[in-house]
Amino acid sequence: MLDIKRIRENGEEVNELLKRKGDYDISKLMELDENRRKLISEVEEKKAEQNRVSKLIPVYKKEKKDVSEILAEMKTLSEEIKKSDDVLKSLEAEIKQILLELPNTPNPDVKIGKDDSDNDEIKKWGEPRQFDFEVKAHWDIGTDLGILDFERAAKITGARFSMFTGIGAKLERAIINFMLSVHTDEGKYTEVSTPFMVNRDSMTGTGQLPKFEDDAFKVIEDRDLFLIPTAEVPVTNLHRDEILDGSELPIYYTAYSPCFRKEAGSAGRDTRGLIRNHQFDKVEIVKFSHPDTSYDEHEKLTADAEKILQLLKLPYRVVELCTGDMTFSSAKTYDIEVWMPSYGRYVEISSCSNFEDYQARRANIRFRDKDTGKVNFVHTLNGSGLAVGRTFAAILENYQNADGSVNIPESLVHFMGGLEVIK
RNA sequence: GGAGAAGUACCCAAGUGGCUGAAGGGUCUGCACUCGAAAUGCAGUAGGUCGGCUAAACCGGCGCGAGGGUUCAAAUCCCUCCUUCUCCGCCA
Repeated sequence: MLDIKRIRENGEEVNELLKRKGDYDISKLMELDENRRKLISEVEEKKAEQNRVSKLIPVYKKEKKDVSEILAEMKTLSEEIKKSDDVLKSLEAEIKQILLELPNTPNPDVKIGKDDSDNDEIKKWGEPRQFDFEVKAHWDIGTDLGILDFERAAKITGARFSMFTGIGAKLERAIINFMLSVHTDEGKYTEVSTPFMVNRDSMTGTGQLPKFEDDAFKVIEDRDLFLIPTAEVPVTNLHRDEILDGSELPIYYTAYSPCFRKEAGSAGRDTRGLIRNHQFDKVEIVKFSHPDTSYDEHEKLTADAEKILQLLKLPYRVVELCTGDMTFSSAKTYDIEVWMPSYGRYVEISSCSNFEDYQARRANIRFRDKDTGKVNFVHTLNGSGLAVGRTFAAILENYQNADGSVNIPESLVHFMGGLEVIK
C-alpha cells in the first residue's frame, strides 16, 4: 500500500512512477482524501464539544441543576456526529479500496519498459553444456527413468499436476533438504514451517488480494481461507501487526512449502512437465529489513538464491526486470533464470524482490528505531531459493547422459544417501 | 461436534454507565542512600494512530480482542465474530 501522505504531497511524482507500471490514476484518490480531511475536522470539533459537555453533565446533576435542555442539545449533536461518522467511514473504505488496488511504485532507477523483452541481463554464470547427443526434455527423461508420473497425476487430480515416484520422490526431498540446509547454515536464515492455508488478511498483506483473487485457490465450505501461492504469504505475515525491535533487524527466514496457483491466463503455455503446475514445491527466503539497508539486503538475498545454482553447477543468468514486467507489489526485482537444454533458453527459477514498505504498510509491520525511538515501517524482501520443481527439471536436463541416465550433482549426493546416478 | 470460562497497557491484575488516559503490583529506567551491590525511598514507565499545510512543541479525535448496537455519555449494558483455556466426544 502506498502512503496516502506521500500521494498527497508528491502526487505528480507518484503518478508518473505508477504510469511506468501500467495504467493507473490517482486523481480520484486525491479528491477523496481532500474530502476526508475536511470532514474529519468537522466531526472532531463536534466530538470535542460532546466530550466537554459530557464531563459537565454529572457535575450539574450533583448540583441538582436541570439538565434536560442540555441533554436534548446533546442528542441532536450526537445524531449529527453519527451521520458524519457514517459518511466518513464510507469515504475511508473507498480510499482504502483504491489504495489496495494501486501497485507499488517502482524504484526510480529501474529501467522503464513494457514487458519482458525490455528486461536487462545483468549477469551470466556457467556455460551451457554442449551435448553430443540429442537432448531429451525433463518430462521424457523422468518418465523413462520411472521417477516422474504425469499420467497418474492427471488421473488422480487433473492437468497441471505432477507426481514424483521412487528415486524421483527422494530427489525432490533431497533438493528441499539441500536448499534448506544451505540457507540455514550457520544460522543465517531461520527455518520456519508455516500453515499452507492463510486467511484473507494475510493474502491482502502481501498483495495477492484483493486484485488477484482469481489466481488463488480458495478453500470453500464455510471458511474464508486460501491455499498459499507461495510461502512468502505466511512468512511475511508472520510479523503482521507487530512492532519489531529495531536492533533485531534484519530478520531472515527460510521456509519450504508447496505452492498452489490457478495459473489463470496461462492456458497453453508450458503444458508439459514440471515448469508450470497448479501445485509445486518451493523453498522461499524472506527478509525484514531496516529501510536504509534494504537494497543491500536485496543484493545479498539474490546472491543467496544464486548460491544454490552455483553449488548445483547449473548455468544461469540474472535479469533485472523492467517496470512493466515487475509484479504488483515489487519496487525492484531480479529474476534468476536457469539454463534449460530442451527449451534452448534460460527459464525463470527464482524471483527476488524488494517490496520496500509496500507490504509492510498493508500488513502493518513496523519496527522501533533503536537510535530515534520512532516507529517506522520495515522493508520486506523475498525470493525463491529456489523453485523445487524447476530445479528438479533443470537437474534432469543438464545432467542427462546419452543412455538416458542422470548424474546427481555432487552437492546433492550426500542428500541422496550417496547415490551418484539415476538409471 | 457438544458444554462452559476468559480476553484491560511490556507482564500480572482492579474496575457493571459519567472528573478512568484507566487503581494496585511486577518489570525496566533515572535519582537518593552506599566504597560498590543488595535492600529501601522518590520519580518516570501507554503506546500507537488520525487530523490541525510541513516539523518540534502544542491542541484535538480514536483506543480496554475485532466489528456493530443502546445511551446525552460505554472498559462497564446488548448483538455478531475472532482467539485462548477447561471438560466431553472424535481423531493423525
